[in-house]
Formats: sequence, C-alpha cells, structure tokens
Amino acid sequence: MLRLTRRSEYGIIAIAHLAQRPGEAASARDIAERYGIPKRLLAEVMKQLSHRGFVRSSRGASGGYQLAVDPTRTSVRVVLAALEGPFEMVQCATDGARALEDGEAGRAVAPAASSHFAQNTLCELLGSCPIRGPVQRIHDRMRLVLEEFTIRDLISGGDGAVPMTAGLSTAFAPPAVAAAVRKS
Amino acid sequence: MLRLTRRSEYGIIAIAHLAQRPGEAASARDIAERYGIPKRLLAEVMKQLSHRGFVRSSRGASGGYQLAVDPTRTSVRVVLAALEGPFEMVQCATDGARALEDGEAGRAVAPAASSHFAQNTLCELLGSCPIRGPVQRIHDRMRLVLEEFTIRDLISGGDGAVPMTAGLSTAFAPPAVAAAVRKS
DNA sequence: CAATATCGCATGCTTTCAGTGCTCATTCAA
DNA sequence: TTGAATGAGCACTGAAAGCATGCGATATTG
Repeated sequence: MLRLTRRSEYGIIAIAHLAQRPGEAASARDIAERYGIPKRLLAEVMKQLSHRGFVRSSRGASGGYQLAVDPTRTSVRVVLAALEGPFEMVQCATDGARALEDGEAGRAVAPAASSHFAQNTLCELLGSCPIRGPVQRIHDRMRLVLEEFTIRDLISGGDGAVPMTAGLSTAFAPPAVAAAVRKS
Repeated sequence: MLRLTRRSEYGIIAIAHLAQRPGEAASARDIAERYGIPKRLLAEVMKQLSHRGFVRSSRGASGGYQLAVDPTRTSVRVVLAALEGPFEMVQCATDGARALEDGEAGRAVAPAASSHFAQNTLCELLGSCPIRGPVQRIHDRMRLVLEEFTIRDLISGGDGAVPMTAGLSTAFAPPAVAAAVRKS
C-alpha cells in the first residue's frame, strides 16, 4: 500500500544524481543509462521537473539538466508533489490552500486562493464520517515526514542516526507512542 | 500521491464503527447504509478483515460483525496491511521478514521465514541505486507513524495533542528536523 | 418454512500507470 | 553550412489495479 509510482522513483533518483554534481549538466541519456531506467520515460519525468522549476534544462548538443533549487531547502515532499500531485492519503485529507501550494518549486505561484474543496465523494457527501479527525492527524504526521527530508538528505549516504530535536514533537500529536514498542 | 484505496477507507470506517460499539454486532448493511458506502463492496472488505482475524463474523438473521482484536493494541498499519498488503513506498523498501509479518492479526503465523526478496525490478538489478539508504529511512519513519496509531485512536474524536514520549525519537533518525520549520 | 446474513466465485467497467513512437526545435562542433 | 546530439511536445498502446455488482449457496434466527 501507499506505493510511489515509477515516475517518482526515477525523478528522485535523477534529482539526487544532479544534486551530487553541482554545476555539471547531466543529460537524460547519462542518467538513464547510469541507473538502467528507460530513457524515454525519464525524459518525460525530467520535462515535468523542468516545468515545475526543480531543474534547469539546456538543449542542444552537450545539453542536459542541472539542479535549479537549493537542495537543503527543498523537501522531498514538494518534489514528489510535482510528479504525482499533492500528498493525500484520503480524499478528504487536504484543503484548497495546501493543494494549490503543492507542486511548484520557486516561482511563487500565489494564485487567488479559492477554497473550493475537491469533490469529496466520501466525506463531504455524507456528513458523518467518523474517522475524519483521526485520519487527518495521521495524514499530517506522514506529511511532516516527507517535509522533513530534503534533497540533500537523499545524497548523504551516511546512515548515522541524527537525533530528533525537541520542540517539534509537540506540533503534531502522536497519540499512544507506547504502541510502537509492540511491533516494529 | 500515496493515496489509500477505497477498500482501506471502508475497512477503517467499519473497524472504527465496531470499536465504538463493543459487544454489539453490526451487519454490513447497517454500516454501509450508515455511511453511504456500497454494501456489496463493504461486505467484500469485511470478509477480508474476517479472514485476517480482525473481526468475527456471525451469519444468519441478526448476524453481523464484531471486533475481534484489542483496539488499544492493534495498529492502523496492520489493519491496512491486511487490506492492501504491506506498506512499501518503493519496491526495495521492504524485506522478506517484514512482508511476511504483515497482514495477519492474532493467529501467530510463524512461517518458515524465507528471505527471498521480491523481484526488485529496479534496485536489485542495477547494483547502484543511489537513493536506497535515504529512501529506506523515509520509509521507516512513515511506517512508524502508521504503527503508532491504533484502532482506539480512530474513535477518539478528541483532538487533544498527546505529547510524544521520549526514548522513541532516537530509534529512527530524522536528518534535518530544522527543515520542518520552513514550511508546513 | 421464511427472512436475513455472510460466503464464494465470477464478471464488467473505469482509471491509472508504464513505456514507446515520432516529429520538431535548439545547440554545438566540425 | 551541415550534421549530430539533445530536449520538447503530442499522442498512443498495453497492462494492471481499482471499483463495483450479480448470483447462488450456506448458515442462523424466529
């Protein structure tokens, strides 16, 4: 469950590749052959990343792609959002503002923030969705994870465990953490 | 991205419904009409939950389903795993043991744990997947979130923020938590 | 027996996803 | 100027997953 698409995998790999080589331009062919992913499909993904402003493309011979954002200030979440749309575990777990904010890199979208919710086939139609609140909490927690990791974290091969800083833990509320000791 | 299926939503709703009414038996029709979900499909989901041991079914007139597990000791993750298979954001982000462990409720599976990985079309074939380690970290963090929330948390409408207990935070390592202050 | 459930199997429809083909535009180097 | 290399745009196909329904069998209650 909750699997990412290939497009996302390819995009993440490419982004990581570019982030490892600042200044250099890598062509779609380079990356595709390097990691054994279909060149044609990667090109499609790169085009999308280019439109969203995450990479800069240069055409012609010896052209290619370069990273166009700060790796330390760009979360994995926004990259994935550019490729797959906003993160929403369930239809109702989003709001207009969030959905609009997702998917663009630097170019300061700022549209007239209309707050028409997407057609909530489930939760809006029937007023009494019993799990709305709790699911929203889970959703926010998972979203936060995607937000914490940046492009830079993708290229740091180090598996050292960086401890969690305090002050964040209270922001989103995990309910019964003792439960985590059970399994996992 | 990372959206749950309807089956999961329906299953979670049903589980929550049953957890709110301990002892009572609710039929598929009851639940379906109550929340406006297709009765026939819900029945399919309930059958699956019954096979996995999460609910107990009783046939015949005045039959229905009852919760068969301890709501405080059953994570959302295992419920979802029973409906959609194990949580894996990418193909390589799992291992044999985990995949086997997922999806069963109480009945102590304990199969001869063969550790043949699934066909890793991407990461195994080409030795050099650059994002393997980092993605695994993200994966584990998200998995932990699903593990922390229990069935009981689904029915507590209270939005009170329970603080995170210490001692857990160091288990899985978030890399640059300061990043979270940026957005969100 | 009759009504009400679940159970098991099969089936059709729709959407998404993965991947490819082809053509044009752009750039660089010989 | 020419040709090779590269990205951009558009459309398309095949496969798989997801959603939903139908029907008959079986179990249970009254």
